Amino acid sequence: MTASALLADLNPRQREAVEHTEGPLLVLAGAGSGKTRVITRRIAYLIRARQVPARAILAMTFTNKAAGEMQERVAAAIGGQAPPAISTFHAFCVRALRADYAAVGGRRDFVIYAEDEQLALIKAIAKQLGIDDKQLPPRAVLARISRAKNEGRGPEAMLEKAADPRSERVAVIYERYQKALAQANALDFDDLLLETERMLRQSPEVAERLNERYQYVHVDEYQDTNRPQYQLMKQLTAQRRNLCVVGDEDQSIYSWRGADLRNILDFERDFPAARVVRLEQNYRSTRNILDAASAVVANNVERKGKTLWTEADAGAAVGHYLAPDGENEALWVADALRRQLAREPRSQAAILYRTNAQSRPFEEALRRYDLRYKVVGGFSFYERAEIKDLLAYLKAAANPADSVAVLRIITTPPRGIGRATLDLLEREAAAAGAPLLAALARLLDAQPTPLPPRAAAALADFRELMDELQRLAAANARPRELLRLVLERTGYARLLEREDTPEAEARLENLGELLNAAADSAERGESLAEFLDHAALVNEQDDYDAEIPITLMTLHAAKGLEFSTVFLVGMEDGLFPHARTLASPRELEEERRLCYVGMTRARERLVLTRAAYRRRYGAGSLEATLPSRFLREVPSALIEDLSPRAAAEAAEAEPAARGPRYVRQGYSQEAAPPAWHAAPPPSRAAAGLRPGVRVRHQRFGAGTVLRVEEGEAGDRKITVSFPGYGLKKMLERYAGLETLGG
DNA sequence: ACGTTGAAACTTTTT
DNA sequence: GTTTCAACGT
Repeated sequence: MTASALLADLNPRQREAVEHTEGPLLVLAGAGSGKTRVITRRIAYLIRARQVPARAILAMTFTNKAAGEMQERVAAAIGGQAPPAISTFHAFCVRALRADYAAVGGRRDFVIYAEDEQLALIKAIAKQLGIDDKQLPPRAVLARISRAKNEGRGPEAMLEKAADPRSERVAVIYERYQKALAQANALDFDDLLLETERMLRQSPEVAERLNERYQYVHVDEYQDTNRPQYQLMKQLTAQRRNLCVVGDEDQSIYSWRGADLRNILDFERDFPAARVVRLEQNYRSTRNILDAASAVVANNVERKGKTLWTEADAGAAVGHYLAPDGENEALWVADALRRQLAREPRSQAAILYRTNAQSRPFEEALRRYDLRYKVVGGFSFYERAEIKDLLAYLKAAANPADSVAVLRIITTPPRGIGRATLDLLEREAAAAGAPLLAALARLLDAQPTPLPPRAAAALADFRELMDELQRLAAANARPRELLRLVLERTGYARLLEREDTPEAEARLENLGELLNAAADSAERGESLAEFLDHAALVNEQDDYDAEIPITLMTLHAAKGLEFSTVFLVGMEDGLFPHARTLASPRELEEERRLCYVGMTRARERLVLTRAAYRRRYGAGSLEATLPSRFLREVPSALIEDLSPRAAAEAAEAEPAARGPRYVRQGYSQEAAPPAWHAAPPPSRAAAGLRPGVRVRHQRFGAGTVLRVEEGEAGDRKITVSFPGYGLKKMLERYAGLETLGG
């Protein structure tokens, strides 16, 4: 792109934001107003038109996904040049600390404790203190510690402020938690930000150097930054004040994680000469979609208020579907998607839900329709137990003080070390104020050793393995070598092989992938520490495949993305807004913003669905639901009810008006959605069921059909013999059988 | 020491 | 439907 082309297709506001390169800039960008375009163009403009070297530019994003996308778009705009540093806040902090942490007395070889390790640590501390998990759930403790940290309160301050015994206990855990982190040479996610900020505050040299290096700093999704991130940015741009932040208060959905809208409100105060640019023209959605979303978010009180407008056509009405139950909701959505993709094979659609747990029925329905889909989020590769096990070995090798890692691997796989031995070890570690591995050495070397012979032998074995791993790690061995050694010496893989179950096989495959990831990392020339950083900070599943037409994800994960069609499912009070937010007006407003985010992801079609009855936790009886209050906040003039009953009633009342409108929306009569209580369409594969046919069931595996009762396809009861499970009677339409031929 | 089993609790959202 | 955890048996 030439320098003038960089500006040619921007509107005046967008251009203003791109061209205002010197001094602070706050861009208030409504949904779909070209936020990412502005930020990427601005970076390209700095390089191409202002001759700023790429290495002098920094852009911070909130997620790896956003960072990757921005990187691509900037690279495309600047041609073959090396792209500037674009990374998440956390990744940036890790790099900064790895380089200069020593300047403020920190150790540069720290490890990162992700949520999992944080929880393990808190659990261990609570146990030591004799605190009951049930009374004080580790999750709640962690949340409070994290909040305190982000508000700049240490354990002492928390203890002082504690008004009840519960808070006091949290404060005590907090204090020990920080000590344990220090002893393990570990930083948690919050620390990464806080320590980087401290480093800049306390080391003028480092601050000066980074200020010198990063002459232009950008922050995306600014509404989601927390206080430490804000302080960090301030420090980083103290000299030149070339800070450009882009955000939208209506899309602030991370206050539960410390995101602070004051960062937007205070910006003009802290950066007095700041230029403020508002982007209010929406280029993404039809007018109906935009009006519907705006109407919902307008119900928020805590809001400056802005008016998004569009030149786009009204487009289709916002669809609404009321299903009898969750399963039917999913099947209907799948069916609608099938019709949509038949009509427009290249369209991109998303199913958005409030919680990850809601994905399952939709996955099953899509599978039944043979539709390709991708689930984003949920369990990431690096969160799987077997991966965490192996990585814990590497972490302990890289950092013997990492007691959380040692505690994880010392009994994984089982090696004859039991609770009694573990208790002894932990007591010794606590008494000596030493890491677990050091306590282990002390116990083994003591004369006479207080350990029973069998435990002593097992521990000696373990120590030898750890010694060898540490030696290799110190000699700069590649992660892959270490992993191979662990697999070989612990028999981890052999144990899985012997299990011979589908789950074990999947785990083995994951281990293979881990070895590949280690090899890739080595090819990039990364050290063991860098490999581990990557595993802690990057969600491998973040990247989603544009080739796959249907994406399933949470509303949070959808932020920043757009789709031609969006299904917002589970629109029920208690599900969305989530039950845990109903009591708090502030949290409810955040849910409403989340709804706004979800609705504004849609370009052409938005459909809101809910079920009249739903099972809680997937089991138990069907319970009646209440429609989401957000559903009621969409003006009814913008809604088209697609529920069969409503459609039938409407058609009866006004047959002439209905037809063409339906067709324009794509829900034509010849492909009507499954009726209220009608059976979901029979699975294509199961059509030819008769005795003797081989079938596959999701849970029971392959089996043979013994009997098919009279009745219509889909409605029949069939009896199948599954080796290992015996005879199963099932209703064809719920069984989800796949024929194997024969 | 360690696997099995059954009950009980459980679900926000993410770097 | 899934995960976690205590009790039990080997």
